Amino acid sequence: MTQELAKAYDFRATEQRLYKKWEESGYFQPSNDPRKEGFDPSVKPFVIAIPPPNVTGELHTGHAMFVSMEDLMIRYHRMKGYSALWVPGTDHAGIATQMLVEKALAQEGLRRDEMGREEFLRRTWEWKKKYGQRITNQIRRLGASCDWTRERFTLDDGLSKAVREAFVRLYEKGLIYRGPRMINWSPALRTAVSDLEVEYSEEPGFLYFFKYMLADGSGEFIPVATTRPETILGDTAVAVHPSDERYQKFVGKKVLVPITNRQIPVIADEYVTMEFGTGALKITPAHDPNDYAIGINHGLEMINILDTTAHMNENAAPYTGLDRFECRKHLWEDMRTAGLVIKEQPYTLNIPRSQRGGEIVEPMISTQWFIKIQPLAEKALNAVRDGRTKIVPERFTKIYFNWLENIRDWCISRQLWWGHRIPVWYCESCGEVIVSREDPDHCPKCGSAAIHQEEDVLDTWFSSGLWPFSTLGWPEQTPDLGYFYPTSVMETGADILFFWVARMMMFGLEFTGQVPFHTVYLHGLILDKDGQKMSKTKGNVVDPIEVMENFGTDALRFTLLVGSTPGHDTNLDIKKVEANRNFANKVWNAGRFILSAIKNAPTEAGNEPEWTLADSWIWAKLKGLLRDTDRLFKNYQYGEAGRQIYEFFWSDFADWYLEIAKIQMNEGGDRAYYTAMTLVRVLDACLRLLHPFTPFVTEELWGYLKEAALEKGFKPFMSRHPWEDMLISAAWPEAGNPEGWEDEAISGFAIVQEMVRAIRNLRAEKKVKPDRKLTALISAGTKLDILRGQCAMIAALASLDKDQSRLSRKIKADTSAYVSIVVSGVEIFLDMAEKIDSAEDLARLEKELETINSQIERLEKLLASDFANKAPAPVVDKERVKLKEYLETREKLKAQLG
RNA sequence: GGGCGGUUAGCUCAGUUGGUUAGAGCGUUGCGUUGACAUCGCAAAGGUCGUAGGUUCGAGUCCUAUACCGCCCA
Repeated sequence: MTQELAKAYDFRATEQRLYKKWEESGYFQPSNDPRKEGFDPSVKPFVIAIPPPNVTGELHTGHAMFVSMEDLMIRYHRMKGYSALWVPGTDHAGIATQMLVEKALAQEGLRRDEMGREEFLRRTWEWKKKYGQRITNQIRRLGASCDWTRERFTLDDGLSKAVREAFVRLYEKGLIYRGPRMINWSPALRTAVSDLEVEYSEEPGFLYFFKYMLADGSGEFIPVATTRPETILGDTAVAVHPSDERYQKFVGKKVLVPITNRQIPVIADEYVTMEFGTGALKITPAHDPNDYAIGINHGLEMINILDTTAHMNENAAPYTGLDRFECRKHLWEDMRTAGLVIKEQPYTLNIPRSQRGGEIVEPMISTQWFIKIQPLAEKALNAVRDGRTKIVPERFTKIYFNWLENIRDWCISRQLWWGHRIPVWYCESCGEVIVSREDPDHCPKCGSAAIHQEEDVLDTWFSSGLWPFSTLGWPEQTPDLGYFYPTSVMETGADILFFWVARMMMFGLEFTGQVPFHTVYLHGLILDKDGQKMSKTKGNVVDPIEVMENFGTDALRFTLLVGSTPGHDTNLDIKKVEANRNFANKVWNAGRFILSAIKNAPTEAGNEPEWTLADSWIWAKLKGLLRDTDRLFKNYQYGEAGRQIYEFFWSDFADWYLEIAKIQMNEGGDRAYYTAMTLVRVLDACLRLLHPFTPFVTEELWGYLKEAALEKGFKPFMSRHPWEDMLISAAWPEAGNPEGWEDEAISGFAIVQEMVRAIRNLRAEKKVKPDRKLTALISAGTKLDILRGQCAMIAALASLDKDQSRLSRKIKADTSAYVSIVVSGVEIFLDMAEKIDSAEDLARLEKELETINSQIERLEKLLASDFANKAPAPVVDKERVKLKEYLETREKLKAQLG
């Protein structure tokens, strides 16, 4: 029994129900599963590891983008017959989560230092348990067909084991070391951060000029400029260019550090730019990366003047305890008093800020853990160079190379508590450093039980780097790992190419010997409708949940998928979402009509089918669409594929074929039967094509379609196959080869369309009431054979009086009282009282003739040129046919005018 | 300083082996509502494809230069 469908597609009543059904029926699990009986290793898998969102995060448009895109890929390949697996999971996001929990604790008046590591971690896990499902539920809401039975979390036992194994292996290979190096320090978070986590912003500031007095009491000085006066306290040299005549005489002498009067040397180094500032550079090796390099070269002392919160330490006496910016003010004033200040000059600074908190990051020397990255980077480079992994769009390949070729050692330790604690123990008795897969309880060297573990945890990206294989069970050789690894596509944002993709490549190759994925597909940022980055301060953030609530998930997905091209940023305009909600509704209503057509169709046909021009046309167009979308899908041109499907569905199928189907259904009998059959098969194919884009409306409608079709014995698009259980697992429609009749059907129908449009156009121009049927006399000329069977259709589509109208090769009746149009070489004479102003009609026809003439002129010129000799024959023929058509039309126009 | 992307209709954008007077959505204008859909239909207006050269029978598409906007790296 078919129930009455709602007049508009009701996504609210549909989405959650279908999602639940898909998941409960096991469709999200791979069709060929090494964990289950009957596993066939010869079936090709298609695997995506989800870019794990922050476990405590909330859905934003970036998530919506990658979920839509990956779900599209997964659903497409599932329908293509691959054993599709999308591994979901979340990331512990060390810094972000720790900040969040600390903030929440602060509300209770608690501080993590006071509660201690263990208690803090307990509270953080509690937090994770409470909010950890939020993001995954939001991802479900987007229709994500992930295999939730395989969901992972970067801090779960298996992945922690993987992290530990990876660390130990790298350490044993000598690729991990610990030592004091210049790193970026976040004073707010009190941890080291990697180079990638620092952003530079141009901000107004000052260049401060002051005197470095010679220590010999001569009263001479070297003028020096700095942007950061407080670092003067950590200066251990003044450097000048060796060939700078102004300062050569000072090289080798000593100068006095202002206020503290510490003596430091004047050195010569070619690094100094003579033209910048005063040409003399103060050197603070412990607080500037460039000065650090000079300090190493010259063996300078390194004086750290800051504590972990960027307050001045005891080395900065008498400013100890002051905040760095307070110190700057005080010191500068004291220097002014001491007569050491020359001037201040406005200057634009390049300020390093933490990507997280936004506070100014301090370059500092700190003892941290590093990965010697060169050997890993080499492997990652080679894998892309030799094509084992392909990056889409290709231009990112160069960016990837450039980064890896200039890579610096990766600081992997973080002074946080939430994360994978570094598996290193120190023996308090003999100083042995123990790196172990299992927690040790004594020193293996001296046997002492007085050992303690490293306090630091690992950078979150360390565990993310293992994600494509750790989620499949590595380091265990699990059946999943054996079958599903390497994964197929890594789909993610172009902005984390370095952070994540490059690191997965390095780790994948290092630990598994294989690339982690054969393709990297990068999408751009999601911006607001004006192309601005979304931000809370600007107030232009689009909340995907809200969008889904208002317009449905399919509308949001379709907007993101169709509105984007690989690697390019996408502007998300809510008006587009609205338009796509309308599309979902259009599909729904076309479906409603087709369901009623099926119901009204005869139960069986009496004879073999006699296809109409319209039947052949829509079928030919569909086959063309299938071929095009197939090509586009293979080239990752999903957006373009979606646009073409949209275009076909709305402009060809709904606007034309459905209207014609109404006429053909009214004929009854076999005509109605075969029309219904065509409707079923074209709709079926469209729903299959659309399913990866808009899974909900297509699944829902397809269920009704299948039910109705089965009642009448109609087969699906690929008639040899039976109807599948659900659309999600249905076969992808294949185009098949052209059979030779297609082009003719398309060009023939194009004439009909042009005629109908011309008549409608004229009616609109003449303001003929829509319900008034006009009589048309049509001289079809050479098109008679094509048009012979199409009269009823043209009449219906153009509101003609079917009984009075006539079609022949050449109309013999007197047409002088008719309004005429010529299109595609076909003359149409319309009987309308509006022909009161024959001058107006004459003008219209003359204008028409004029354009035709210019076309003919253009084509004749073209065909007389080298074009005819050098262009490929089919291209030339196409133009010849056009010319012939125009000539025909011109003859008729001339006859009418003359 | 180096690299990348963009510049196409009023707005936001498509246009991937170069094929011959450029497409969509939104917006605008006119007409239209008794059965698929007003979340709609029909019709229309609207573009020298940033600029200047070049290659080619043919350039929005390829090459060179240049302007402006944006991003990445240093």
